[in-house]
Amino acid sequence: MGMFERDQQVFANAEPLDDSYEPEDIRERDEELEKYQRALQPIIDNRPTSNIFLYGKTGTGKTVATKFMLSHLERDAAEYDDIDLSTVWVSCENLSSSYQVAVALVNTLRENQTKERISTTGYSQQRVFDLLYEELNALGGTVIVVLDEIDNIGHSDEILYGLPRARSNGYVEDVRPVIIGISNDFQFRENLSPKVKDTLAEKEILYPPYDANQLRSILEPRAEKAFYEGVLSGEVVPLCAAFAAQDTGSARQAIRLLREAGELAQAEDADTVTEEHVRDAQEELEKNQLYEGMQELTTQGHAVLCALAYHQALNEVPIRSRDLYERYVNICDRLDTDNVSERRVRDHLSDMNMLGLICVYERNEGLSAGRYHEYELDVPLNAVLDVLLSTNRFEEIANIIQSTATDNDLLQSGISNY
DNA sequence: TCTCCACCGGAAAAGTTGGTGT
DNA sequence: ACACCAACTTTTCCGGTGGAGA
Repeated sequence: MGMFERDQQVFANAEPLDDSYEPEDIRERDEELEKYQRALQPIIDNRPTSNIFLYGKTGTGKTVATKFMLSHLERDAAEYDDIDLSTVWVSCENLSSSYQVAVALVNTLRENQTKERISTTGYSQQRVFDLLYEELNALGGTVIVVLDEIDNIGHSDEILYGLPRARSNGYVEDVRPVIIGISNDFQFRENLSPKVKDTLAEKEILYPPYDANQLRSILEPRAEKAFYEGVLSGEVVPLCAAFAAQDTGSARQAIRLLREAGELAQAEDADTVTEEHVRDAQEELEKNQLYEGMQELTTQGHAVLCALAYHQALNEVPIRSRDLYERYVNICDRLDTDNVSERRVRDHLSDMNMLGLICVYERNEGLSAGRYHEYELDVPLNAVLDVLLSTNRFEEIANIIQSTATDNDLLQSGISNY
């Protein structure tokens, strides 16, 4: 018998379960699409067009809807000789300022030209904006600028001021920029500077989270395409929809869950995907998320986590921050690493709390001991040690911690959903 | 009800890194 | 070689907080 044998196949075509899959029709968003279409209509009519902002959490269909609308718009605009339409799409996922967005726009616009790409630092902001206006001028006509995940720029919103006013300020001629902003953060507009807030003419479209029924309706056609007939037991799709609806209301999450369930079933050579597979998939995905979160911490983050793990192994948890800091400094000394300030360690702890790796308790003992926080692992000590053991720098100390916690219960400890 | 502990966490300053242009 | 630029990280500084004990 060979080491690799073909598994029982449950997937007919896994593509519809891929993040990048673009469905040919968009479900459960009729109202939003209608609004969207009305907002874009002026482009076809050669009328002034407002900027458009879409608000909604991840996985609520904002990006998919935009891709869908723009491809229709482009196709239809081509029918009219007097419409000169182009689009630029920039994901601001890793861009934290207007400056970087401007750089990314310039580079995207230059993609198909021989001109060189520009670097992400070094120029003054005005310089980059000038380069951007230059590229826009070269394009001419209506230019739709899609800024996906625009909330990443935070308070640095100059681009939202400069771009819409490029023409009235005389930086560009014969170019009408239309901004489509996509934001995961409902508060984003509130946090804009007053100057931008009251001059940015815009249409807003809200994308609320999906409920379980909507998710089911989104999953069904994809599931039908992705799996062989009869492979999915009846409760699988509803359960994926229910889990995702309870948690985030994100279609992406529901789809990932469905795919993971399918992969688990396939791996164990099952001929049907069952409710149990979905539950296992849910657990698996959560576990992966925590594991990745731990691995992506910086060295300093690992040192702090290591200090907490040490106390967990000694069963001295929850532990207040100043004692934890002492242990952390100790570990840094031993590793011959520089240590950071107490304030900075508080930041690392708060990051880890966000990731769900640790839990924080507020204590207040009044005038005898004041207010402080206490910390404890929220994942099993074993899992933390796994990560630390695979990191060269922490291997040795992780071994020491492991031998400290001889008691098996301690290794499992950490209030766990892991 | 008032006080006061101890540190939380926001904000600003300072230091680093990796770039441009002259 | 030098001044300048922006992003990030870390340090410095310090006002604010909420409940036990007076």
